[in-house]
Amino acid sequence: MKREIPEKYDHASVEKRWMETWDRSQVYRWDATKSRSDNFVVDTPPPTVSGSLHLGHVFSYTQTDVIARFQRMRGKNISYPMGWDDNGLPTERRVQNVYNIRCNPAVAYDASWRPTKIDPNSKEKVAPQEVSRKNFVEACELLTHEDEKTFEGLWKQLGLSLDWSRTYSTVGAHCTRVSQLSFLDLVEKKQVYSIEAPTMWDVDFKSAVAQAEIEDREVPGAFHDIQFGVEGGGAFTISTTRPELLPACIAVVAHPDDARYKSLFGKFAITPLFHARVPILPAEHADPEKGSGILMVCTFGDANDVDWWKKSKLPAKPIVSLKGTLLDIEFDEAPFESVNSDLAKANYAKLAGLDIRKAKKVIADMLAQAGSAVDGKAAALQGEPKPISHAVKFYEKGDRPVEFITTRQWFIRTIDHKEALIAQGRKIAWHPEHMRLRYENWVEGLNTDWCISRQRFFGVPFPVWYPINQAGEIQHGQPIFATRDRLPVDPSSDLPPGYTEAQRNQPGGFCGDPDVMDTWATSSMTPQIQSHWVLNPDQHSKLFPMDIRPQAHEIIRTWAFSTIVKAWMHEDQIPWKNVVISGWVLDPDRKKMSKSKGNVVTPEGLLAEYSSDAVRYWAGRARLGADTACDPAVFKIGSKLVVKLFNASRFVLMQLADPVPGVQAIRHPLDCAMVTTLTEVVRVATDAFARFDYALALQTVEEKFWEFCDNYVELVKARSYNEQDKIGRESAHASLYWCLKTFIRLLAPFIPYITEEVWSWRFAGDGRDASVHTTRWPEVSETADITGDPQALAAATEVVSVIRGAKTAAQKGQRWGISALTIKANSKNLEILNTVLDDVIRAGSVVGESAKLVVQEGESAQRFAVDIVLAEGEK
RNA sequence: GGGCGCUUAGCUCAGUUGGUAGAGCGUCAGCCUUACAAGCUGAAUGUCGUAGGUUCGAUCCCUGCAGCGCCCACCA
Repeated sequence: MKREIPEKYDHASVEKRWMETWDRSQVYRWDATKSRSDNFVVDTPPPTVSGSLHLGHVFSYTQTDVIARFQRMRGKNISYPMGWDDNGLPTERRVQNVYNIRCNPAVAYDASWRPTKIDPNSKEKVAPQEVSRKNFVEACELLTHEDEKTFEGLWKQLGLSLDWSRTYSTVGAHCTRVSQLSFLDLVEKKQVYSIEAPTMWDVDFKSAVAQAEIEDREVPGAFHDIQFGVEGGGAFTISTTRPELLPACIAVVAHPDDARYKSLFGKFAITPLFHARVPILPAEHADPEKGSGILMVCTFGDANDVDWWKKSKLPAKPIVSLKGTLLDIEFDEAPFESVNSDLAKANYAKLAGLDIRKAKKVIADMLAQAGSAVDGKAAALQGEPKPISHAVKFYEKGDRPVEFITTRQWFIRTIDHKEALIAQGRKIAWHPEHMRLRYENWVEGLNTDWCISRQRFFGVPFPVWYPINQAGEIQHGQPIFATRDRLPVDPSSDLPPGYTEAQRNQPGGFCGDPDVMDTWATSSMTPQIQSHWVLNPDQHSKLFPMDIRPQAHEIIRTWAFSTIVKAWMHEDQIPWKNVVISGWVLDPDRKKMSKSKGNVVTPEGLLAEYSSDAVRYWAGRARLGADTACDPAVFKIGSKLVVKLFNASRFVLMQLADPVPGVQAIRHPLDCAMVTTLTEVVRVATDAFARFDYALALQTVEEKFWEFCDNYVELVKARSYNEQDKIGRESAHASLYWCLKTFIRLLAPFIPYITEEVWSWRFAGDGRDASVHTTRWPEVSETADITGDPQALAAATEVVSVIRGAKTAAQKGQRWGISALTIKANSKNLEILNTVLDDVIRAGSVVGESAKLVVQEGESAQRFAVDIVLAEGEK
């Protein structure tokens, strides 16, 4: 296809045209018939579909695309599908707000129900409508599909070379099936188990959460010094930030070597207010330096309490409900029995049902007023609470600290496998390399197995039912697993074999597992989702293990980790050969851009203003793993490069003869020098790309391109026009053509629109060569027969530069004539210069009848000593 | 508290085996030169975070320190 060359570059219309063309021609489609060695497989990150894509997405997806485009031009068959993460809590929350609905699994499915959006500006508060799980999931799918269309539009505009025919969504049947297959496989391999145990719990979302989703936040707190009595006489003071857990106290511990408390070990303490009799015991985790050195163990204040409780065999005293309020307690019965149950009851009556935050204040007041258990006189609370700031565990999306609450959850075994998982990580190449340490750091620090169940609705259900005995008790110990051929199943609407719907939730019947899987339980399977795994073993073998996993560094502990776990457990494999880690996008104040900080720049505006190519240029300049500021100056540089490429191409192509001579016509020493120089750039860029160092490739190519425009093109211009010098002209044309063609190919991964546009003017051919994006990446061998001396180009540039400087110093234009030029240099340099002198004198405007040119041998400080006499009068 | 990364011109960043510091932007001066004024030419600008060490020689290698950022842990 040869196109007319327009005068001005209008990025908006050109980008739109190519976007549509690529869409139609399916130039980025993966060919399923090719073998593994022909494939290059990208484990594309599925972005969360809840709101909008931001500049950070544009940044990292472009970097991946640049790599994919390079590999495609190298002849690889690229498997690069898009996935949408439209499953999980963020979507659930958004759907609740947009449609004002809540999921209630007890509600029956209504096939005729359709969600309607509420007016976001309406101030009226309407109670949310309760809908069945199936209706709720339908609403989620409806809303996410709208967003996915918008996202797809942006990605296409950005020029991501994705194969849109293989898009997946994590809530879809395929991902559900793969997630459930994974679960069943791990059940079989005994790597998954369910247990009722204290687990980190978010009281607002009312769900268990995993260690990977926990973050520490520095929050204000206060030490409350509380006096406990000792049975048989005596007292001591503990320090706690959680006085509201006093009723849950099961023991008091101090360090085994702590002389202050050694004599108390074996005795019993009496708690204030509730008068529980609790043992005083030694415990290694008690730090004598901290607080008073003696502390209460509650069920459960923190992870230490959980650990110690497990070892102690003491009965737990749970007092916090799933929604974060204090439970009702019977002080007459174990495990809460009290030596003064009437008083305990009276005191607790003021606390029962309160939110834990409220309870903290109330109990502090009570302690301040109540006598200590020692003599009933001194206040149990010693002095005022002392404000401190301390780190507390939060669910990353939560607003209140997590509680340790005993619930039944599914876990995948990880802490037994630390060594193996670190070994797997070492089989993978990390880019940049030091990111592997983050992974190892995380694995080494694991302290609980991976909790994969969530008490939510919108997600992949567990393919599990439980029998209910005649007494109405759920038999968690006898789970009924779905068979693989039935997947995907939803136990809340599908039946276990041998049961009828009438038996659901009935004594003697069954119930479905009510929970859904953690979002990472699905995301950890993205390689298998793309390859179809056991569902299509042939395809799986062509795609797995994959070539690259692009991702951000903050999800190494979640996404990278969980994917490595699954690949190892399922197939004793690494999921991919390379992990490429992108950095963050920072605002000009060097803060991470994020929605919660309100400093997000929308990509749409930038693409419209600067062009997709310019924004991609900005992303392509940043090295892997490096955080990068959103800097309009860099977008402008990208725009300039695009416009320069447009103009230079237009100039070169419009003057060339048709047909253009082949590379064998390149003979002039200046042309040979340029070609040799550029061939070296090809070598450097190709090596850099092979190491995923696309930024170095771009820098090298870009630098040489500007030199090409500013120096080489100017030098060769006159000869290229000169019809008298047939051989020189042919050489110039062949060289200009090959150089331009090479620059376009080298830049194509970064700025796909302008390069495709220019390609279409003159270079496009048939088949693979129809698009620059499928044509062959430049090879060093293309110009193997040409050996130029790069010094010839350097010498010519140097002399011309001196001439330019003289004209500028004289405040004359570059066309100003020169009446005399004397160049002095040693014999070696003169020899080099003489080979290209014809181009130099024309480029320097050393022309006309009166011009005197003297080139002589001699020594001087510079390589070339140049004396210039400018012409007088009007040019 | 443990780990990792960064610190180079006013700004954003290169600097590949150690050999007298680079680019772009910005600044200043000039130029409408038949591809490009969204352009071109030229100029100025750095004790390469800090203190030591190794070396003939250190921005580069080693050690300590400081600042910034991140990851992990601590949670009485």
